[in-house]
Amino acid sequence: MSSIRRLERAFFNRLTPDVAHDLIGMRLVRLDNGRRISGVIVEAEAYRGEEDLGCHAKAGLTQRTKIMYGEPGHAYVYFTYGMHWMLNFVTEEEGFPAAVLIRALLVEEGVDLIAQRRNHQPSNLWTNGPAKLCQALNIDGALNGYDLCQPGAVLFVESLDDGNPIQELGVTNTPRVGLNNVPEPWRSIPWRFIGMSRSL
DNA sequence: AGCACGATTAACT
DNA sequence: GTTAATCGTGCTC
Repeated sequence: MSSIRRLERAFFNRLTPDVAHDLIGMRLVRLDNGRRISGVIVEAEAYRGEEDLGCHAKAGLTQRTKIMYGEPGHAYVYFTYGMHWMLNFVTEEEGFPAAVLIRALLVEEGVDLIAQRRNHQPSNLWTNGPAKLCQALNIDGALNGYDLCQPGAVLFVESLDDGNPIQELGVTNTPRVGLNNVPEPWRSIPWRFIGMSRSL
């Protein structure tokens, strides 16, 4: 019988593709007015360094990218397409810009709140995209820079106490999504990780 | 100061 | 399959 614990900063202070891979099957938890909204992470992408031309850090240290240069284990939440928020976790040692984009969840807790926030769409469309899961979990720019590893955090990731994922999933990887104007090799580098149910 | 575009989504034909 | 929505960011002038 194992118990649940929150991921510590050391988990995030590692090579970014490894962190993205290992986040598959972990549970993302949002405390919204004391209520848990959560889901198992089933898709994530790695963005790593100023050399990665798919990564925002290609622009260097700016007002927007400074969070990625900071301490690992913080949230990097950015706004795009004039309407969407995206959730990332900062990775690797402080000073090196990198993050993992959370792209999809399997909803576990807070179904009623999510249905409401997602405008009562079909449940399979609730959190199957990076902007959708931010809407579902009430995540926006107010959480940019937020420390997921602080005591009493309202946003964090859970694992089993042995460090294993909450849900064991087979993990496949592919090129990242939405980088059609990004030069090779960055457009095709297989840094998108997808969890697949073993029992089909 | 102006501009092109974006780690997307929902609603179309 | 296509496209509008909508605005912050970074780049150029």
